[in-house]
Amino acid sequence: MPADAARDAGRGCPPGTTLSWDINDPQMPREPAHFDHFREWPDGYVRFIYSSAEKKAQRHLSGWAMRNTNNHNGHILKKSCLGVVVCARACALPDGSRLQLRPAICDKARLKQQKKICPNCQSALELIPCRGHSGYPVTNFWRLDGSAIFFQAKGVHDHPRPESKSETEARRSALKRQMASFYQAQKRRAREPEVGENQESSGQFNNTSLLENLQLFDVIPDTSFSSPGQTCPSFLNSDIYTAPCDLATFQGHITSSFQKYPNPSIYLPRPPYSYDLAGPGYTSPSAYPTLYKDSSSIPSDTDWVHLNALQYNVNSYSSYESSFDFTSKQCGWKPGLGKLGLEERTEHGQLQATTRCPYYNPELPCRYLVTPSAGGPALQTVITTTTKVSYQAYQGPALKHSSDVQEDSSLSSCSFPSENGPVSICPELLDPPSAVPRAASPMGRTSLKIPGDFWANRPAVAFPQEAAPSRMDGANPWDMCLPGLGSEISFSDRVGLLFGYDSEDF
DNA sequence: GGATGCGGGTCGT
DNA sequence: ACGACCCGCATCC
Ligand SMILES: [Zn+2]
Ligand SMILES: [Zn+2]
Repeated sequence: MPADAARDAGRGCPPGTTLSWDINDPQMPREPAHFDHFREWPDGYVRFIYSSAEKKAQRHLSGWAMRNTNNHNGHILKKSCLGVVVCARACALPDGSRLQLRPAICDKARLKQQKKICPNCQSALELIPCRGHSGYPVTNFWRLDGSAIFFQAKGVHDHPRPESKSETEARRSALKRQMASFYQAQKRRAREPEVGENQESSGQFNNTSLLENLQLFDVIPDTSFSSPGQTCPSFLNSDIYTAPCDLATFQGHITSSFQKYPNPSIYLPRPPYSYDLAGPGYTSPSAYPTLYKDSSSIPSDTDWVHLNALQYNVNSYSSYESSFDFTSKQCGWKPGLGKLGLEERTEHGQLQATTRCPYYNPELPCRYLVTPSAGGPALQTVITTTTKVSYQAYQGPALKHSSDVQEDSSLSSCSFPSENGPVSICPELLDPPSAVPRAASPMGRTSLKIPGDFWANRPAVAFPQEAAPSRMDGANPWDMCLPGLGSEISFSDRVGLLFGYDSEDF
């Protein structure tokens, strides 16, 4: 096939190092000239060869939520993308980012997950399926062969990146710790009710408040949740959207807690969703808080290792690898610029967004469009615009962009190509999918998207997390975020209730 | 509990 | 035959 040669040549890659093989070949390349560095967010029709010593490769890890899928081939592991879970109302988190949860891999767990509510606005959560491969989920293939692990991806994710696995795990464990300490606190309190009864408003309140938040974020079930004789029926019942004052104040706390965290998500004060269609309800990037400049908070670390999770978005940066990620350019993102760069990005955000939108999955916007009605997750405008844009047409700008952020580089270093690197951005982009009649697409959402992170580079999900698992008494990370909470001590009562009803199946 | 792998089996093309 | 996908089983953390 001249295809391979052409592709390899076209991308200026040594033949055999990239596309000279296919995961299905009966015989894989001998001893690969070199091994690729592990890519956490492979996107597009790319192939990599990892060392069989690479642990992440051994575990078939990916930033994307990939689930195992049966291909009836014991030698090749196939996985398909589950997409991303977002807030149905696409609300903007305090830091301007959008909620982008990692879909649970387990079917059952995923169903439960979808019943939960947005920790930020209490509206429903929505699972955005991946349809980046001919209308079907992007698929990844893994094959171990001698000293190498061959990886091949098919499809271009047409959705934002979910929270990375490490982020999810970190949050999970943090939550667990807090829950544990909370219970302990409860016990302790139960045992010595008189003690400190008067200081209720200080230390104890904070504890419960914090817990409440946790509940909301991770435990509060969906609308189906019904609790008999609760202290706060209105909140627990179906009307989570019209929840009265309680909820309101509640939300206030949450919000403040969000803002409390140092924001490493410096990178993107831009609206991940509703990018294309700035309709009513659209949140202008310029309106975003500008606390993103603390360049010092930029994690130099890369990935999978920071489970400390003192902050949520730490990863959003590291996750932002990506090769010829058009997105990165569009934001005026320039590695090594430090604060200036950030500022710049922030400023250009909107403008550029407008400019390039058309180049991105034109249909997506519909899904992410912020619902005008602030009342609820109600109607989601579904505009079926099919503005097809050829990849070629957009190449210019892409190629110009020299700087790129990589998952494992610091802001100042941009020594090597990131993620898919120059490798993935080539012509073959239009491989299979393009050949498939869009009309035949199983879903109506087929589209051509440039590989990269149009969606990705954004502040990741922001969940309140504890700063230190131990201090439930007195100074918790939320102390500073709970101004004037004194009057809401009543919440402590509900907390207990909430706990008992940890959703659960039916 | 949930992430992962595996593989039998169904269904549409 | 191929690919997507459902489902249960088993392991591991
Ligand atoms: Zn929301
Ligand atoms: Zn995907």
